[in-house]
Amino acid sequence: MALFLSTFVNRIDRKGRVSVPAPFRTALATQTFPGVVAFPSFVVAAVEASGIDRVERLSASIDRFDPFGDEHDAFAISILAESHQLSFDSEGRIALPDALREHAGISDRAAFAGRGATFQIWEPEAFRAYQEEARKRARDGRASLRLGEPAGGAPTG
Amino acid sequence: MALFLSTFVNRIDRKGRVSVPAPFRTALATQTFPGVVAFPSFVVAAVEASGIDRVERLSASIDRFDPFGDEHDAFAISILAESHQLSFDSEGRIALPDALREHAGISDRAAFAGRGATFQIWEPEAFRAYQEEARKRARDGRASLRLGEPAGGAPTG
DNA sequence: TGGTTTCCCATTGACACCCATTTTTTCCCA
DNA sequence: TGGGAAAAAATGGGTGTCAATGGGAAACCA
Repeated sequence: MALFLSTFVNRIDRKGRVSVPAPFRTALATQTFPGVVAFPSFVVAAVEASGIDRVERLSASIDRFDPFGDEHDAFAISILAESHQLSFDSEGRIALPDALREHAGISDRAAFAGRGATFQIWEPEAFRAYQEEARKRARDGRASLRLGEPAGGAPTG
Repeated sequence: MALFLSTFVNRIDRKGRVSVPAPFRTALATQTFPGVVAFPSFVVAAVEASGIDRVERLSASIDRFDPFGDEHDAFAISILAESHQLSFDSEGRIALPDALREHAGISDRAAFAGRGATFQIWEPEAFRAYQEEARKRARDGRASLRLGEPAGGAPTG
């Protein structure tokens, strides 16, 4: 499976277009839809993105389970209705809709942050702050994990 | 599989016509009936819509399951009897019948909200409120949803 | 025959496509 | 190992096309 790794910051032009990093485009090359699917994260001020295959699996699992119940209604509305299909132009750019830009506070630069099977799009400064915070939490979490395991070896990560 | 994704708000003219969003028309292009099938949701103040193929499958599955039982009756009345076949005009518009507009409280603008295999038609403000509520529920219950494939994991949103 | 629906055409604005330029990376060789 | 050519990626902008919208006229129905 193709992975989204590393972080790239690209410029947004006055038409709202931004280049998807070339390594990410390569990772998306096998998808049935030439572009990305993006929706506002409902946890952080960022845009969640992936190829369309992942969204198809999500849709299928909602549909299969309970097509008319409300068990998965929240997800259907929050993900499918808020997803945007952003197709590549001939240069590998996408146009970020206003709704997504506003949610992430993005103006003229966008940070593409790899998360393995998916990636996120951030306002660069906000991402820096978030990353620093995550690093702190990871450090604290590791310390407490060590304390909780006096006899065993410490995690190698 | 063609998916209904994203939300589009279109204007209803004084003849009662409204454009079906072009991406939705594309998703419907393979259907045997050039238009949409719509019925009032029995859960929310919105119109449920899809291509006719899905209604045919629904009808077949009801028929197979319990052709003369009460449950069959409830579904048949709620869905099949209240369904409208709305065909496209040459510009890709449909006319929303009064019964459907009243059920959804729609006057001069309609929000088409993608739900994967189906979509809904809402009064835009009502949809906004509903969406906000769904977002909260999704945020709280995000761990309960899994993709169809074990390797996929939960959405990271 | 009044009211409604269907077909056709015009207008507007957004966006997809195309091409040019700049910047970055890669690679080769002195 | 530094410089520079070549390739790739990113960026900027013009323009043709298509989607959305509105309205007139013909066709249809009650």
